[in-house]
Amino acid sequence: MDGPSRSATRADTLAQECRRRGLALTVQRRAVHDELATRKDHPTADRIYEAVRARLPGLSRTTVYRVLDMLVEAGLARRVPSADSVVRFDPVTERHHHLVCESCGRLEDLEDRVVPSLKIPAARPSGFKVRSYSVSFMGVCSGCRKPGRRPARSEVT
Amino acid sequence: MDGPSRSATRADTLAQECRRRGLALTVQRRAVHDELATRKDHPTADRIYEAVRARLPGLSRTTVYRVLDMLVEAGLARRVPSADSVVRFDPVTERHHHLVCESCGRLEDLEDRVVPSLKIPAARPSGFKVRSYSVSFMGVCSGCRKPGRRPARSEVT
DNA sequence: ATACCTGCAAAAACTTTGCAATTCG
DNA sequence: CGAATTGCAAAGTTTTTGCAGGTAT
Repeated sequence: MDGPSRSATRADTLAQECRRRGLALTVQRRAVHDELATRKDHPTADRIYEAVRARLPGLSRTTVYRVLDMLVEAGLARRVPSADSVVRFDPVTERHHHLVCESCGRLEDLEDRVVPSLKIPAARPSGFKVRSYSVSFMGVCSGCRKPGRRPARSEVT
Repeated sequence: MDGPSRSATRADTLAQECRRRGLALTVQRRAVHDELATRKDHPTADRIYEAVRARLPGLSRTTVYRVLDMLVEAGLARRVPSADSVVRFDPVTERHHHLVCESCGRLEDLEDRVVPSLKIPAARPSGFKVRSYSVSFMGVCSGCRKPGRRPARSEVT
């Protein structure tokens, strides 16, 4: 139930986008994109670096940063707004929302259909033109609700 | 039109909170809180440092970081989620929303009443307990819409 | 008085840049 | 082959830490 034509989708997306933009389809780009696409934890560049390096020993941190920028530019990833001083990436570019733990910073996804859809405000007085939106729900995750537990930020997935 | 009892409000808030928590009401805390409270541009720690240092020459960057943490802890400020690798602070702790320029990163406030209120989702299957929310509207600010202009991030207020 | 705060210096964490060597199309 | 891309080393930012001296209550 996951035939070749279906499982090839992710790789194809990258390949298509590269071809369309005249970009080289390198091993590094494939590996970083693949790692990001299969994760649901909104990893930082460094987490991705650690993970990919296991399979691709020569990989450099610099390349990971550059590939992530390129993926964002190509519309294959997004930077997730977070209250931390690290940039997190999200492979999901369709509209969706987030649950943000105020205690440890953990980020969970929330599908769009759980939230009643908002009308996009018309152009604002300031001249700002809205294109899309995303809702952040703040609260406390299950780990942090356990009394006495207060996971360090570094401990978070 | 801003009598003494009214203009004292802000300072009092800090004073009260300090007393209540057994914290010292220092010059530095007053200055940082005051600077943040009067700004509407969601400044970074460094911007605040620059601004406050003008009035308080001996001030150190370290102190600004520490005071900002303390203000957040005391409920007198919030960290604004942003897609950058810098933390921005917001003196407004009531519910409100943001307009985020995808081109230059500029942040504008949007009053809560402009957005239809969302029901806070009940506890999620994951165990996450939601307490509040905030909507980020993504788009393009007036400065970035001017053709040919693409303000650098560093150029942003 | 004394517990808390600040400033300094140094380090840590995160990200970007310039350039030579390598790889992709 | 030629242009684009990578890796390395080094520098740039942003934030944190330890400690000695100073300050608020």
